Amino acid sequence: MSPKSKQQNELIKVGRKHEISATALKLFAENGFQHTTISAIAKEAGIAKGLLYNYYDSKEALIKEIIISELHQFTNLFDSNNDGILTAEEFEFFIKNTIATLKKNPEHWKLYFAAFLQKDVLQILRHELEAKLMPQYLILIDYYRRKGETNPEAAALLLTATLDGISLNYIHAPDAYPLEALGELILQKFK
Amino acid sequence: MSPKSKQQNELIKVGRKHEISATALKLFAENGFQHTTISAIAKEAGIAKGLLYNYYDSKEALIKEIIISELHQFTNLFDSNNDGILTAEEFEFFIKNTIATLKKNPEHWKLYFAAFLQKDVLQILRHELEAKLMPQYLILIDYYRRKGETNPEAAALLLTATLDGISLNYIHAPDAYPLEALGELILQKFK
Amino acid sequence: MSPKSKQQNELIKVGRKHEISATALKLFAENGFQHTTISAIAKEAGIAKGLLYNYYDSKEALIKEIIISELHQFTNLFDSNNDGILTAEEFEFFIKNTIATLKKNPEHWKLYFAAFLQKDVLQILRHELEAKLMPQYLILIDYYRRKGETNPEAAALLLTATLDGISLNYIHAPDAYPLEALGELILQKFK
Amino acid sequence: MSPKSKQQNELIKVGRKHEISATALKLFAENGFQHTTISAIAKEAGIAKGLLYNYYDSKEALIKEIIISELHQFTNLFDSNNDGILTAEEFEFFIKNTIATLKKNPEHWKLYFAAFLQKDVLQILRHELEAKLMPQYLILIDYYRRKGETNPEAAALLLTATLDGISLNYIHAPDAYPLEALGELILQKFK
DNA sequence: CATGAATGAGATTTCATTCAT
DNA sequence: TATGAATGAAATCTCATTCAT
Repeated sequence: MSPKSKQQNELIKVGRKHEISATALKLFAENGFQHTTISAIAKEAGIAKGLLYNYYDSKEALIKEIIISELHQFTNLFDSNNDGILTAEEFEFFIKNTIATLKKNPEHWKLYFAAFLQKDVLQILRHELEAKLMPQYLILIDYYRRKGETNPEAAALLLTATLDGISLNYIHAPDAYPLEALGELILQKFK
Repeated sequence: MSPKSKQQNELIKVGRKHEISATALKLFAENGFQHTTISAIAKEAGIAKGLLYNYYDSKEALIKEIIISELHQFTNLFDSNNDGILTAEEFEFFIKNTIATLKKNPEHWKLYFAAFLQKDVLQILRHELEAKLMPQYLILIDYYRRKGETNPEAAALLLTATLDGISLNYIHAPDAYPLEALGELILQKFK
Repeated sequence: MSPKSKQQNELIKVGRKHEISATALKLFAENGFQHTTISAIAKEAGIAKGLLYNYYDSKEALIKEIIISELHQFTNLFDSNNDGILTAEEFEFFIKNTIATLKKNPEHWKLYFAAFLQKDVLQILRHELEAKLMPQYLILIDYYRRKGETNPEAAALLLTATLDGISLNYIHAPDAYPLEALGELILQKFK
Repeated sequence: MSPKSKQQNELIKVGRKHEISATALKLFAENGFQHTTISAIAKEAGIAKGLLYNYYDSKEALIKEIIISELHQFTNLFDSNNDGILTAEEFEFFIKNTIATLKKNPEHWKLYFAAFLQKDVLQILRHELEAKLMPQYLILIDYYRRKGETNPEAAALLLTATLDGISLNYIHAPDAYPLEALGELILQKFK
């Protein structure tokens, strides 16, 4: 008799939205952005096409929201509450942790990288990303300075680039890639 | 008024084909795969749409040929005297040349990386890619083995990953990125 | 906590219905039929979409009811004492009242004219319209016959057409249009 | 062997465009804007839907271009090359000519009126329309001034409105409407 | 009576590809 | 070889209407 309560509706909406984005994410990872249609997403999510537009204004908006939300999660990985001084021990932990994270969900990382190459998406998040990553970067520079590196900035950038490159290569052929061995080697060369 | 000779026609054909791929590359880099239409490529190249199909069987084929050709240019940098043995000198030359190539046309590389993340594109290129890169990979492994590395395979992969990572980072902010300094550092750590 | 009486419910219903039609009228006038959605009407009226369908069977029905009701208001202006005989005094009153009505809400009339040009809307209203307007048309003819006009039918049609034309012109530029002066002139020429 | 010449293509294009707009015009008149779909226009014109978009950017653009082009034709009816003095004889000719024009193509006039009620379309042509109609209006005012009317501006506006109103009424029921009789009456009352 | 999430038919639009010339 | 009008399949998007609650 009576309509659904506001809380009920809110629950439904949040659930649906998450359902849609999860489905879309899955299909993007499976088939790529280009070949993932709204129809396919709706079908896979078990809803009518039209409903999707109750939650996202357009396909473009859907893709962007998903990527942005993924990148948000990504940037949160780098939130640290340490004292600003990186010890050799912490360095080792950082590297191993990065590798473990990578191993846990390669598909997500593929999306991150795809996102990095989407000009407009990146634009939106650039400031946020920089704000998140800058402290880490500064700590790394300090680490290398204390170690007596001639060009600590370059050293920090090199480590970052190496980790990016490993990630990129790993997500392409997760099964065959010797992540751990590379982790060891990084510690040898970069610690 | 005499008909063009076969050689002349061949020349025109090769030139035309290059013109098309260069135009396509430019537009892909500017607007992304998705938003670059065959019409736009033909218009920008100053030819009719139909003619494009005399040179490339499909849009897919066009994209793939461009990427392969990019890759070709890159792989040719390696092991300049082709004797299968990489000397320290050649190694240095390879690194420096890679960096110079990167600097010369970041847009090309952006395309390359974007393609790398397009599942289907990669799938078809994988064999070709492997065939191209494998010899060089083997040469690198051999290089590190001769240098006495414990895990020469990992060392080769790490170098590759680092170069990829640098490329990826560089194409995002070409102006501020200290490519040369990183090149020096690579030589220090990886030669 | 006692349930609402039948009369109360009836009052709410009538009020609600009027609220909806007023809102719809406003939005139709602002954005045109085509670009006014049921959702927008419901939102603007502060009710749920579903409730609107308790009052009107369809969007078409809503539009038609609005137009008919507009027309109703208009036709009631005519032949104020309903005796079937139009006096010169009543004629003057009719003209002045028409002009006053026009001035009061140009948007209503814009809708009315727009509707007039929508084939299907008109089709359905034609009978109803004729039934409403015919008596008044006959009264006008009678008026002109008594005045000794050679072609009283044409005279009646001409007056009708003139009033329509004035309305049409007025709603386009209400501010600059000398409605009153035209009213005077009509009385001079048509009374 | 050789492609179509530029002139040939130009001919095809102009012909097609005219074909499309004529078909659209016909269907608009038959079914109204609202109920005329791009599919229906394409089908009736015997072409693929897609082709329509080679000639018009969108349905909206198609509709507007047609209306604007119709209105252009309409404004051209009012191009006069007379001496600025309207004689009683010329007045009579003007009225009769207007009525004859109306009779020749009621469907077009219906579109004109529909156009007048499309806010944005009118906006585009307002200046042009005013420029075309103003001279006529001034000549009419002068005509009534010379005749000793107290308010010649109002008299001119009233005539204009009356003609508009007649047109509006006529296009609704062309068969039964006594156009000629009304023409005579106008001459009686307005000359 | 009241809600608004959900439907689904149908509209518009895009664009790689073909083909008559 | 070269053209670009034309195709048509498939995509995105809209919105009046329904219905479980």
